[in-house]
Amino acid sequence: MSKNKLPTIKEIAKRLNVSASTVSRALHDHPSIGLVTTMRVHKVANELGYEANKMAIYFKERKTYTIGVIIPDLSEPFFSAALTGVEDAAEASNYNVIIGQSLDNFEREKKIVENMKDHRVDGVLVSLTKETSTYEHFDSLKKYDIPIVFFDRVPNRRDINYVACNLVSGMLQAIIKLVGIGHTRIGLINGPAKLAATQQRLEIYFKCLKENNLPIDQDIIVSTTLAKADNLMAINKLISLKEPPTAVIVFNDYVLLDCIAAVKAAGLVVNKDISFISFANLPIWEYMDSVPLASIEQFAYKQSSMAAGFLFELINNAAKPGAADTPPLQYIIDSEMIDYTAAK
Amino acid sequence: MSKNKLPTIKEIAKRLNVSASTVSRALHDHPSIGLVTTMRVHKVANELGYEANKMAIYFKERKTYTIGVIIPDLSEPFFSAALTGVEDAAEASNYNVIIGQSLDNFEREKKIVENMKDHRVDGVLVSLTKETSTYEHFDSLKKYDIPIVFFDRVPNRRDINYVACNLVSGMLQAIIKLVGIGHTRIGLINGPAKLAATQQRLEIYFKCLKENNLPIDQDIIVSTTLAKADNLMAINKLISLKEPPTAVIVFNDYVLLDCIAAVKAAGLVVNKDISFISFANLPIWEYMDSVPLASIEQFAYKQSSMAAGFLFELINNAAKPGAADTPPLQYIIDSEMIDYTAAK
DNA sequence: TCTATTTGTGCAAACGTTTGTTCTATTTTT
DNA sequence: AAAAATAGAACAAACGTTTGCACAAATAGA
Repeated sequence: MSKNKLPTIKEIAKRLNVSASTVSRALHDHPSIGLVTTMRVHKVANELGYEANKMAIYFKERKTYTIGVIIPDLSEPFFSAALTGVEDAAEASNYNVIIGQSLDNFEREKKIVENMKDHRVDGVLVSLTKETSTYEHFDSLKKYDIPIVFFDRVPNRRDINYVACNLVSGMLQAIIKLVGIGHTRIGLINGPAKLAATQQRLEIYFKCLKENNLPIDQDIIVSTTLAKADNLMAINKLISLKEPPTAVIVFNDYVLLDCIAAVKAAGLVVNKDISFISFANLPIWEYMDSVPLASIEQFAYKQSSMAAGFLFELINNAAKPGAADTPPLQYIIDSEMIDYTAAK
Repeated sequence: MSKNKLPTIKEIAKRLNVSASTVSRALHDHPSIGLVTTMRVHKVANELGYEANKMAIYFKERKTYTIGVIIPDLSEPFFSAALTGVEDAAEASNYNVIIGQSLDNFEREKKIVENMKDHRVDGVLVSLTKETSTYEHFDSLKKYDIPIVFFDRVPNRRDINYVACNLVSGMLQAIIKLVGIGHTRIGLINGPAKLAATQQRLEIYFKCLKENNLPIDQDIIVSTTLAKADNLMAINKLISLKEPPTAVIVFNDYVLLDCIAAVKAAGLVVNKDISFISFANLPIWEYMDSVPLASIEQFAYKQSSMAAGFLFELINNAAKPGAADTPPLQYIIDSEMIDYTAAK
């Protein structure tokens, strides 16, 4: 049926006995084409149901109007929200989004980067793998002048474009709140060492304790690889101390879910025997019985849509000749403590 | 820096004083090119870091090696799992995935379809909006011979390719379980009328009750638009009956979350005063205190990856001339009851 | 009436690659 | 030694669109 060839400019040109260039200009209402010709072209184009072959145009323009997004794992609400942020931003700019999940695996990240390069995307947004500590695999994008903007999980370098979240503000609010209700022994369950976020959380934890004149005790600082067994080990280590912390800052809500389970299993009551504050703000806390006192919101949607904005800026500036070596685009969003006790 | 043009076949040809066609064939180790020439071409290609411009090839081949996925909402684990299924299948076939979220909005779905057509994707996977009841907007894909495979939320028509889930098996297991532990008054909270799944669930509910010799009572069959307020209204209507159901089949886990909250607010105890069985199998039940007795798993990943398999089959068959009008590809996966009481 | 301008259109090249056909040497066959 | 076969490489067209330039005809100005 529709196996016959699709209408092209050439086809229209042939039917009207004009040249392809005339048809092209007529379709764009170029002033140098006569009114009658323009109208006849439009008429035939409509009859044939002509639609420009974007692939041909993109190829000629050396653009794909597609950006790539590389994120660890869509099953985490943080990243699915982030992807939605990207998609909304892209839609507003008439861009498409191709997506690659690294599943927190460095080799996969590498492969996805290559693939995106092959597909000549116009730009790439990346939130790194928890394993990623070298960045050479992004160089092949540079070669094709494909701009990169990182978000949330960003490389530990200065010369990159990124949007990240400064956790100081949220953490400070959290500790002030804890201190306000009488906590003085506040533990930390931190994440995998390679992740920049881990280092950052540790620094902020120290900083905020200091600002509140609390002592630092290495015994109540533990870490996890984020694997379930490890999460359980971490929390159990804390609650089995002779003097356990009365409150714990937890790396993220997923770790916290396991912590809460462990605490319950140990016969303790959340928010009575031990309180938690976590990072991420999972949407399901609303439906849970045991919840953290507060969560430190990192604004996935905002981060990713801002990052996408940066990316489009870079893509559009690349077209202009002047802006060769502008300074990198960088923005740090302040986190915010979301209080769950107030809401309840 | 890398502003200079990228190496092309022409560039290599110029340097070696051979023709572009020779270079192209040499790069593919075509037998009709002499050994020395082939080697010299490879050498220069390596030096220049030549990589074929896939866009040019795709354009020539009239293929994009990209498929589109249209789903309602990534923030639902069901659909993010489905997307992962598609991505995995696509990766195995060296395809890319571009994604569009309809947000359960018909107009958005329409717009995304147009966009995918413009980008000349090689095929489209769709899980419909809850508002979608007409399907003309997919016709423009037909025109470009872009195959479509629906999954999970599929149109109510015979002549389409789809993978869906037959809920009978799961529902039957569920009702047998409920009857087994003494329930005889089993209610239903159903979904939006337009959704095929709603109609299906109702039929299956009737069928399974009948098979277990239970009476049908319209009073304990209610429905919701899936909005939170509506969910609450539905469950409250049931529990305020003079003779409330002792067990309720709920449209999906999200509705159930609200139901559980309402039940608790009313002072009732889940799995004692009232029990639930739901559809979807949210990953977080593991961490919740009040859970359904069981969930009817609909295998998002399996559905979507099978659908993707169908799609690739269609894409590849379209290339061959013989297979013009083959029957549609259809598969129905059996659902399965996941028992949470056994696990706990 | 003749040159100068405007108006409308066609030509050709370009984007990068692939591929059917043609061409020229060289080698093989008789 | 002449004819035939083969190897190796070039030519050209194609995919669909855009755009600088050239060209013709019609109109304006002098």
